[in-house]
Amino acid sequence: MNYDHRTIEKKWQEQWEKAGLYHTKEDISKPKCYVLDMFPYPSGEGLHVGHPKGYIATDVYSRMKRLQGFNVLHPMGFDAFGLPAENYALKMKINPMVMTAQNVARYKEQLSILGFDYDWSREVNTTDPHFYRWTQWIFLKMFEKGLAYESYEPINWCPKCLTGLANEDLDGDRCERCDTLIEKKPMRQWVLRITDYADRLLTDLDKLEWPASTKESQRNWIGRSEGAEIDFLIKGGSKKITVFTTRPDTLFGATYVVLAPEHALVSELLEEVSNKSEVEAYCDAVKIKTEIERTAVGKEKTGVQLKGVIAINPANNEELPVYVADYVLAHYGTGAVMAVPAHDVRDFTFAKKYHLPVKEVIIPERVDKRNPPVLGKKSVTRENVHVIIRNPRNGKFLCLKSKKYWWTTFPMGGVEQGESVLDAARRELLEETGYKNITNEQILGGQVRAEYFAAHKDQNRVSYTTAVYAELVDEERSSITKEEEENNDIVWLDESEINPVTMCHAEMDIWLLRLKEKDAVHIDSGVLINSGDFNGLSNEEAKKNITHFVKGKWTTKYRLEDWVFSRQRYWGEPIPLVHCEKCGVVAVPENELPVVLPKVESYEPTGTGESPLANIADWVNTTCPTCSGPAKRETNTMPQWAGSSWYYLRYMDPKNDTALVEHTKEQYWSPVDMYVGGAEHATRHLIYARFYHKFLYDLGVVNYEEPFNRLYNVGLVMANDGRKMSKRWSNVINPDDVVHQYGADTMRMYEMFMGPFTQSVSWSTESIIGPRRFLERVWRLQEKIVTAGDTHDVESILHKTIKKVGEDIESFNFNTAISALMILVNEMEKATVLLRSQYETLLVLLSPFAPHITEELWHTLGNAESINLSRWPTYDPSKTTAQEIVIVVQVNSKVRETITVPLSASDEEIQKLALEEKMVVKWVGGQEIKKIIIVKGKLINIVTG
RNA sequence: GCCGGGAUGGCGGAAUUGGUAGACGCACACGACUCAAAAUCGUGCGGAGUAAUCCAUGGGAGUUCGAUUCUCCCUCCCGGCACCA
Repeated sequence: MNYDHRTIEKKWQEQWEKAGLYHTKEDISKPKCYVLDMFPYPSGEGLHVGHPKGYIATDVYSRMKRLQGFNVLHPMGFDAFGLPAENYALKMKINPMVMTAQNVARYKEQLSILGFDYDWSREVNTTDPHFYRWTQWIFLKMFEKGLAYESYEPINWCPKCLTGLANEDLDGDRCERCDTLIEKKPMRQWVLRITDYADRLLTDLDKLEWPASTKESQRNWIGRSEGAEIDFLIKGGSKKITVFTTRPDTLFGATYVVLAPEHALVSELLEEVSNKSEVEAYCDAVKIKTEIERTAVGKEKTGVQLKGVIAINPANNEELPVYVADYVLAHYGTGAVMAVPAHDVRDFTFAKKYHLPVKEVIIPERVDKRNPPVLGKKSVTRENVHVIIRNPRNGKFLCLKSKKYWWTTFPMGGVEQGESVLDAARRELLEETGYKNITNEQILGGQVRAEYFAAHKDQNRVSYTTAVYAELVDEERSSITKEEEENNDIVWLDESEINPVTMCHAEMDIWLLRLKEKDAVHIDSGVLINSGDFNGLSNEEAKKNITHFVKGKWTTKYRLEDWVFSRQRYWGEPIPLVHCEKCGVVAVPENELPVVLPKVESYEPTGTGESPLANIADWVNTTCPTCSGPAKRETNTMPQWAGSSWYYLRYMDPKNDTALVEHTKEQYWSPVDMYVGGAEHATRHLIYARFYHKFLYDLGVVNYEEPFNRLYNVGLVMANDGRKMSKRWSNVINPDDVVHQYGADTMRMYEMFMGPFTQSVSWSTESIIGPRRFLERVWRLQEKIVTAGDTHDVESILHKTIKKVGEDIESFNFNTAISALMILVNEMEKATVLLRSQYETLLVLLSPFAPHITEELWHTLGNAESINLSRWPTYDPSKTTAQEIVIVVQVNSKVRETITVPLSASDEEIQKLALEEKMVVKWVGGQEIKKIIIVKGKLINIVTG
């Protein structure tokens, strides 16, 4: 009989369904394994072959786990509230309730033909009132705890979708759904205080077995930084500007203060400034810019001084001008910064443009590694100058090569009392080299502190050195002293020779950097100067000390902002609150949940800041739960991400009418052991869900702090042409067609074999034939079974394969697991004897990937029970290594021969055998053997002289 | 700019406490079976060379008996963040 996938697959899918094979019950006698897919958002377009890839992986994983004796929970459901469905419904003029039901039915049909082991009795749907009752319940709990609050701050508004959006819903400065430019619009909205959890969301990432890239995305999104809040008093009044800075160590270098245009103080100070209309005009102009227009890197900086307003630097009482500039963001830190142009690139650019002073307070520090300070020697502090002279005609640099010592230096020396750095440079140049005429003199940044041992003076030096760069005009020289001549040779070195190896200056790397970029701003660590009592301190120490000195507050700030949670749209969970004139905002009592989304004729968004629900009088008008007076329902709805933030808990107890999830069930199943889905959810769904979970943990609803223990991101399946599969490019491959032509088992195997699971790969209509051929060979192999014989051929490879397939599925390396199965089948075909038990082992190993064909063959062999109820084979470690091993023989690290030796062969025996080999004799060629390296079980390398 | 990940035959990809580079599959070529084709089976398949052998894992250095694997520098690709003070 031939392999006919169509009858086989249909038959077994029906039988499994009938037998209730995948019904999961709590069973404390078994270890549990909760395997979860990110549930789909059913669109009108149906599935393409890329969508099931992750589902196949979890199916393979869960089937193996079940065979290994785990009580497996592998559920499926649908996420259907929100903008995508609603926009599509509007376009097609179908009510989203009707449309969602159709789409879900279509998805289930497409999923069912792939033979997944989902327990459909636990299906959830976020738009089902029985489900969203609990989505609303969680919101009420947050409201109760003060984590949900009403705000009127300007938010992201999409003028096409006519709704406010969260920061996470943007793609740059555009609506992620419709690509429309986002506006900032002040409006009433509900916001969740996710920032209260920022720190835990960040630190608990360490516990998770997640891809590095996903964790990194979350870290970036949360964006934690530590720093100080410092008050700058405004001269002649009681007002103050509180700035946030991560660099309080640079406080003495602050030369002006900047407020964001939206900062409350700007309007407060308006009456005191002499250029009121200029300031107002600037702030108005900023308002109409988008966030991206304002914040693009490299954008020309603009700003206006608040004339007449003076801030006092609390460190040294210096009087500083105050500016309004849109390079400072209102929503980060305190919306105000102290500007330190010497140590911040942005402040530097601004200072240059508006001619503000630059004051250096941190200088780099170097210890000469080749010439380190010697313990116990006298230490002398000096101010130095290094003179870097370039000859523009040949690009060479003037250097001194010591006749007595090993070193090469630039002309250099001390700066004398009252002498300027430039004068010192000219003097040293003349004294040491005699060169007279230089031009374009330039000081290369600020000083550098260095410590070294000056052998010629037998003392340790701490030097503060400035580099002066200049170009040589001509060769005119005066004579130099005999002493100087005896000390050094004058040499001209090529640019490539001016490096930290040739030159002995410890500051060399810094000079090179500054030669390349003469305007470089020193933003790195170093030692304090010009900072009063703090001079000489390392900047890391100074951070805390200076903060303390000016009575600043050490704090932590986050890039993450609170979650804008309301949408002015129809298709979402109604927010379960009412507005009462007397009592204000009142929660709907828990026993009145759910607040059901009413069926309506028209659900077009209004654009007024109210949702379409506002127009449904008999729904909106209600009574106040507290005073029974007239009240109106909250008409904003929840965002798409509300239901998906906790749905995984509901699978544990999907029908519970009295609790979100029963305690014992939650304790048994939590956390999700394996979670699989798209990488695009790194900063939205996965942050929201972790936030919800932590909140529920604090509430005592769940017993574990993190929802998802292991996570894998499924790589995309691209079309043949390398583009994304889309109707737009008409390159979509439909899974139904593939299943019809090749069978579900072939499609499952192909998707797992295509390449590494997490990597994106192009679908190949050619390559899919490989897995199909493989299954046909497995099919034909049944004819080879004999009842007895020498099993020696297959036994070792079989045990190796058991080990490999188990380990590879566990680590999601499905492609190599399948490769191992293919190798096993190749060997079974070649072997003289194949026993039924061996063949059965192959079937069990293969069954997670190809459940239908293996079930059929399993029954053909006479087994009465499903292969799903059999046991995953165990391997005998002693059988995973062959009795004879191949040893590679190398001569001077080149492979010259291989020898086969018994596993038990000693090093001496291997060495003896190897040295007798013809090729070895040839390549050694009578040379002396210097050493012989033997790697156990792998190779021998004979090294000659 | 900062951070994370990556680059291996015609193609998808194997190979990690450093030890035969190219497993497995696709495509391709030749052969068997066939009147013929398909399917199937067998053989070959990184490059150069009749061969011995040499060269080859994005490029360049280094460590080592030995480097796809470790270190340094560079190029390109993908992802996150980005005027976040």
